[in-house]
Amino acid sequence: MPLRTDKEISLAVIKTACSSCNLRELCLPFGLSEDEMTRLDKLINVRKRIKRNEHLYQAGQPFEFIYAIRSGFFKTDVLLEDGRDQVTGFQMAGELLGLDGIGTEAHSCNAVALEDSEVCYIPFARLEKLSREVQTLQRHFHKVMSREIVRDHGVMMLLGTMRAEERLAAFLLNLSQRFTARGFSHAEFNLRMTREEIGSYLGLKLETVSRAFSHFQEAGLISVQQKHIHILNIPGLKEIMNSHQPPLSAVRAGGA
Amino acid sequence: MPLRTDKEISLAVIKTACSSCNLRELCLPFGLSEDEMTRLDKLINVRKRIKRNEHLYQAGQPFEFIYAIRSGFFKTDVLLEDGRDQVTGFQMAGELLGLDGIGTEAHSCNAVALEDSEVCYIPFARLEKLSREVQTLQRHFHKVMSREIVRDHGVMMLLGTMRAEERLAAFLLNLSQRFTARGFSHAEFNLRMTREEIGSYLGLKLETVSRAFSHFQEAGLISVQQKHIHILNIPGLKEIMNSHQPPLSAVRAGGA
DNA sequence: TGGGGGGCTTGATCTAGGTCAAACGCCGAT
DNA sequence: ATCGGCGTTTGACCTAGATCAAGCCCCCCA
Repeated sequence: MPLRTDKEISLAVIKTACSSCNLRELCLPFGLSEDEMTRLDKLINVRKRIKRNEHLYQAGQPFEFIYAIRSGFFKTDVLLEDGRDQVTGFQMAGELLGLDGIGTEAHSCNAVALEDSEVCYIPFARLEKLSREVQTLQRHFHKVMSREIVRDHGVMMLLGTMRAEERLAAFLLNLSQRFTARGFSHAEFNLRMTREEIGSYLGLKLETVSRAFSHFQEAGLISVQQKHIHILNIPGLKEIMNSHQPPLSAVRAGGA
Repeated sequence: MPLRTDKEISLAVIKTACSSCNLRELCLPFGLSEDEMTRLDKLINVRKRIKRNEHLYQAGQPFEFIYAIRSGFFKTDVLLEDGRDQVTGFQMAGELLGLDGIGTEAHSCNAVALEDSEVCYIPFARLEKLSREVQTLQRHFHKVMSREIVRDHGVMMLLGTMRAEERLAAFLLNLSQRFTARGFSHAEFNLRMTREEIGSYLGLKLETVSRAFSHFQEAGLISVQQKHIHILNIPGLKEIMNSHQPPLSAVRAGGA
């Protein structure tokens, strides 16, 4: 190793190391020993900054890496030829991107940064190799994939059975919970996405999202100032989320 | 090869063996060598018949196996406390069930047989062990999980952006394609599920499903006789599926 | 062989959310 | 500091699909 001039580089390496990353308990290294983590570190040679609105990958591109978000915020979406598109998820620090590409060896959706972000590139072939050698890593990786499936089932439930305000309440609670897990305020945060992107994710139009926000605010459940959200009443939101509103007629009939 | 007296036993073994299963090209053994397949066979000691309406597993049960469908037809669904439920998928021969359980080590949905079925029990811990030793198996298993994620994104797209008839067309085309892959007629088949189950999967009420079937029949795209479906015009269904109907006003305006 | 019941179809009506339109406000670029 | 434009809010109206209701069909079982 050369001298001096590499100070920068070794700092960069340390900075990249999983073992010193404050997301290690959320991210891929979860549950690994020091030694195992070092081996994982060795796979990850590339870390990049992705600017707001830049693509991390696009549908159709050959799959080679999965990506761990070190900082920032992404959305993934699927585009149909006819112009329809569906946001399939929002991802934040410590979460993995790119799992959709394994099956066909090409990405099946687009990943776009919603704010300036930083991403670790994990060469998938090498990750597979290491996870053949490190059982805890293998197990954890399988869990991550499985949880992604379960998460998607949750979204299907949301899209298939919930009303507009239930969906938005579920969305806010989910964000809040994920921010909390990262040590941020559970009650106050800035949305990184537009009303239209929220709507696409929730199967609603942006106007409906906006109206639901306004309604929550009138009800004192949250306060909204453009992208700034302050959650005032979590139990109230939970109630809305679970309020399987039966047809109104049932309420009318039951009212006697 | 043993002789005579083993004939019975080896027949039984052969019957269970992945290597002689006509689904091996669809199922987990895909791409394995003879030798590797034999090692996979050894994991799978249990094969059970599941009667129509019986549960293969239920949400909350501890996760231990993943299941390969040898024959038959299943649905998976998620139930909310408030009574809402969402069918998250229909599974047929050669497909795997139970991947939802890996993440939390407990199943997160229910799997119910929609007809008398036969299922191979694959102990997950042993599958992980083997896939640490057999790269092709590891790779294939990851692909299966990834494809499940991509499939779920497709359903999210369907639920989030498609109209009722587009959804049903997509559903029929998907079934047709999967039956074809299994050597059955792509044009004619019996639905194993009720209109209500289809509706739950597609985020529609059973009446809407029924009306859409009737409409497709009037349009000469299919013929329906209760559960018996005959697809008469696949391109026509594809057109409906992709017909991103813009608001009618746009059509009116464009008409000049 | 006839009765019962679940599943399906069809019609009439209602409504949540989509669509269209207008105006506002915030923010970044000049 | 001002301008322009995107993102958002809000209102008025419309429609796809839900809801409610009735009757039918088919299959299973006695």
